[in-house]
Amino acid sequence: MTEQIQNSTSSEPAGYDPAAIERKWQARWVERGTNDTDLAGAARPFYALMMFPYPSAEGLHVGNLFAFTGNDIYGRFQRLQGHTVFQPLGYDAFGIHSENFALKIGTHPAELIPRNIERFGQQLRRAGLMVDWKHELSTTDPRYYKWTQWIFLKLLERGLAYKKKGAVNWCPSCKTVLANEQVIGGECERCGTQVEQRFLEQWFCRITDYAGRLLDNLDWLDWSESTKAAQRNWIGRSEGAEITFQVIDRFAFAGSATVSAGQSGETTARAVEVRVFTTRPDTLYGATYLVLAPEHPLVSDIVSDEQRAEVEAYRERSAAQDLVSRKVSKEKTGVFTGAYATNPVTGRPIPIWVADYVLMDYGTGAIMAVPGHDERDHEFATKFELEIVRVVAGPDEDAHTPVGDDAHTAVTGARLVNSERFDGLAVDDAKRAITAWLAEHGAGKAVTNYRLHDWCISRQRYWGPPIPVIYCDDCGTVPVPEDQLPVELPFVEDFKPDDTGISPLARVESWYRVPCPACGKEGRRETDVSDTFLDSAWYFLRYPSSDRDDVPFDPAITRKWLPVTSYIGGNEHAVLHLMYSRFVTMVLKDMGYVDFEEPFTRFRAHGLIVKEGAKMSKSRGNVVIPDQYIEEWGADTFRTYLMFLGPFEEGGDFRDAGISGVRRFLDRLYRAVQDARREGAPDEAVLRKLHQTIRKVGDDTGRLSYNTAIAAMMAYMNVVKANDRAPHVAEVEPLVQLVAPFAPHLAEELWERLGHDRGVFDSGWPTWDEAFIAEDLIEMAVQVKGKLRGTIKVTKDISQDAALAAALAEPGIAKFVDGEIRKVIFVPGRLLNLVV
RNA sequence: GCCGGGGUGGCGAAAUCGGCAAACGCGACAGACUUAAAAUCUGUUGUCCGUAAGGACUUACGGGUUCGAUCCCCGUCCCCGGCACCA
Repeated sequence: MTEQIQNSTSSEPAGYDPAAIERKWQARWVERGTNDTDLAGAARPFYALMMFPYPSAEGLHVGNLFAFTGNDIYGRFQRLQGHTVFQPLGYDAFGIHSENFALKIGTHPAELIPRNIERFGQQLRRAGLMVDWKHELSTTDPRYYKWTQWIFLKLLERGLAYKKKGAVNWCPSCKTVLANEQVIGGECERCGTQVEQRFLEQWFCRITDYAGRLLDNLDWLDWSESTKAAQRNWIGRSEGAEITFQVIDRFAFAGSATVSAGQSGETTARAVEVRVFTTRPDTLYGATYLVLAPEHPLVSDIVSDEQRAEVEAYRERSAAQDLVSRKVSKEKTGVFTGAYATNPVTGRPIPIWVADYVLMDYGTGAIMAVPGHDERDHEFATKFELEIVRVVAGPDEDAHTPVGDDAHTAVTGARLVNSERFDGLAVDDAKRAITAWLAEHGAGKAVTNYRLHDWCISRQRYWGPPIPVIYCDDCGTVPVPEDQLPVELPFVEDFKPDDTGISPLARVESWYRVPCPACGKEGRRETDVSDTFLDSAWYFLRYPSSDRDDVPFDPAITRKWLPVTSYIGGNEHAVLHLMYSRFVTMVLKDMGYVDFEEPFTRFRAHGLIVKEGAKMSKSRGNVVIPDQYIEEWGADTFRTYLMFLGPFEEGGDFRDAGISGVRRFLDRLYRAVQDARREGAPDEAVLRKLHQTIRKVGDDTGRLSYNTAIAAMMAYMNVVKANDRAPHVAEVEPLVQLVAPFAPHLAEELWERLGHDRGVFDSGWPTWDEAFIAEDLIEMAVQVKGKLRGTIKVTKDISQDAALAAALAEPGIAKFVDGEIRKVIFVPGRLLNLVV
């Protein structure tokens, strides 16, 4: 039976066999070195970078392949345009994700990761990516992380890495601290467990020093708007003022600080100040109380004896609460400290409260409350019956009415009231005027605050680069000398993290006991490893220099190839990898190691692929594994389908049913080239369509509009096919070049069959001729009162009068023109609109 | 609540500058080829009314500007993503 079928098909002419063609060309690309880049000699370098994957045990996900294919098409297109394109790929193989999976299946990551990388490599090669594998890298390679550690040392040298004890995010499941960026809605980015707060000593990077630059540069970066918006939100700049309130002293805390002489009685003037941050200094006259965060160190200094017990109880309660329930909006709580401060402009005493709606880790950890004009303060003041004063009024509002049930937060058109000499000023002017007044009187200054926090980079885990520091009783914290890098991660059989907040490496005495590099006395290695995002914050610098062991990146090569020409990746890294990379690059620039401060001048976020309208997830069981589709349809069809199912930057809906249309297109292309004739002349009309198609495919591919580029090629194929005669070579040959970025194997095969020795990717992009594109006769739309009533076939450059005459000659159009034509709108070559 | 992106046929989608809405593909229907099926090829396919010719309506909803609006403006609703007691 099987034989019969084989016999009957073998008598037919051989059809398009993707498996054979793809095998052939993947082998030939390796033989010919087609994808190797001449980095030193390139005349027009083009660095087409895609975010590298972490090699998960599940293998390559269709989402990875969607992103990589989009990048690959762009790279191949740029190559056809005459650039020397460098498209490297590597593996982000350190980190909690890899380690957690290793723990789950009980395999050591040192064994698991190479296996996964092997499998990824096979899958990626099978997908036909134009990757220069000579520059493959893995962050777990000591040759790589030697330089990750070097970067840490540079940060340390520059004072941008520091150790501090503070409140940090602790994931009880991953048993490590996390950066703020890795906490999504109070949950661990990796495992979804609710994050706890712990007080631990950790390594941080001073990314906040770069907040302004990170934010300002976004204005000129050519990035997807969504990515820039996410970074702006995350950095969160607020312009405002810091205002100092003097605490009114009482005997309650006399003796705990400097007491100025000469004062009599029980009150002494003491310099206890509360600094607050506000974006609304204009409302200072309406500040009727102050609030300190429960953790604020000043609380215990100022609290009165009568209130001390109550305040301490409140502070303990709030400390016991986890981050999430505290941050979730709920009923306001707080206690009075018994202390008062002076409002610097009114001179009036105002009470100082402690409440957990004020956060210690933003601004100064203290606020001036303006219940008339801030919703939270209003809610709090209403509950605790604190004074509410109106100091801003809109054009139609009575300055003397009580503020009412809600705070008045509107600022447009609003002017100050009840603010003495500042009355009548518009809000913006008042901000400036009051800030200036405060500065003059030493009670405040203009301040810019950022939401961004320093980047916590230490991890109490095993699978990462050890932080290259040695502690010595005499010398303190000593950096590992550069010539002793890398500090290799030792093989540890039991790498399980535990609850202690101490890294697994701290259990390996033979590893951490080392002499101090400074004095030679016994020292102890840092046993935390660094965040995986430090690995990925510089990998783009390493790729072009991955063959060098003496430097992290070669200066000449780096000057030639960086910044990255085009970067494509997912928006899930908008505030993680993309921001850390920018930070590290800025530091390297400031230290003179590179001559640019933005690593990716052009970044495009690709969309997400869903499966039949639903998000893909393991729990739903609807994850598309590329292998089976590539097996069934071929890599070229699969690539092209992925790009056809929706706009690349928006993603799309993966449906099995849609693939056949793309395959049909490639089948037709294959047959058309098989059947193409050399004799005779090409068809004029087909050539005209061809030139239009060349232009459109080039334009669309250049702006990542792959779905419409493919549609244009399909439409052209339909025109070729509609011709009764076999197509002429001149009609299909350029189409092979157009389709090459999308279906590279098929294009190579057809290109070879058309008699070319050199590969299609070195053939250049076909050119189009304006003269061919211009159609002599066009269909001009004719509207009557803006409604389409017909079309007229006219010459492209027809005059208004001639077009009008032609239109009125059509009975179908003329019947709508019953009265006098009042006006004629004429768009040459496009449209005629008659207004009656 | 603030910021960003969206909402168009049965489905995925297109319309790059305010100028013929629905390109391209899937699906569906009909036909050719076939003993039959698959594959392939051809045609039809936004909705409603109409036998037809033809007509009316249609880009989430309500207004506006314009000769003309999927596109610009105002208001409302919904979906996706980011931020969020951030002062």
